[in-house]
Amino acid sequence: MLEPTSERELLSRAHGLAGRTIDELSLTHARTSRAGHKGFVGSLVERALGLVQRGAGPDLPSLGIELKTIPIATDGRPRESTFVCMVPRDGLDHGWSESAPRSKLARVLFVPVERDGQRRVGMAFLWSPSEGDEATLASDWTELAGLLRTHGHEHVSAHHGQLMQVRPKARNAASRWRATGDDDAPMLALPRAFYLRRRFVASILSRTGMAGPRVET
DNA sequence: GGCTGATCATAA
DNA sequence: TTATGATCAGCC
Repeated sequence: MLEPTSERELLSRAHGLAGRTIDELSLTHARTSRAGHKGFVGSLVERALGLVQRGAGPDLPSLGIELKTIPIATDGRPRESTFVCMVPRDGLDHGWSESAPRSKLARVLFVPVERDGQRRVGMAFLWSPSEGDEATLASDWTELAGLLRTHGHEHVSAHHGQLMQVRPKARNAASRWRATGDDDAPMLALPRAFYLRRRFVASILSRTGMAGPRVET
């Protein structure tokens, strides 16, 4: 299967997966026998959509689209936050518009995965941040990148940021990587990444109205 | 129950 | 070893 060449085709394929169970998709698209590990569903959906799995960059470079599967609880709300990208070694002094998180979030195909006894693909949708989202994300970026530069990676907790946060992303708590600290001094730190807060993902899903029952009054 | 910090598997 | 795909565990 060739990669989709348009958003329309990508979305069409994704909608074709709606209602399919993860077990069903595994029969034809699983690559390993070790089904059920943490990144399994994400990789499985990528292959089911005909995406080539690459090392770095967007999932669909020709369209600049990132694919995210998102686990949904029975009430229609996301169960987890969403990984965006690693905290970059360089580029923390960039503005939001040139930042790594912004390029990852510019265009995203969200694929909900519901749990109703089995895990089942829901109705996918394409998303870009609204103007309001952009403004708040830019503000988060300024705060978080500033903290990472001035306080060092070890002192930035997940409490900062309204829509986006910084959390550890490592093999274990003893992992270290070379980070660039204050005044550009090299230092070792626990690897960290940017994530979208769960409540922000919930608001994205709620705006689409396609991911399950809405809890509004 | 939600959130933060910790962790797991795989490919390149 | 790093990046990508995320979910797990347990404190609050």
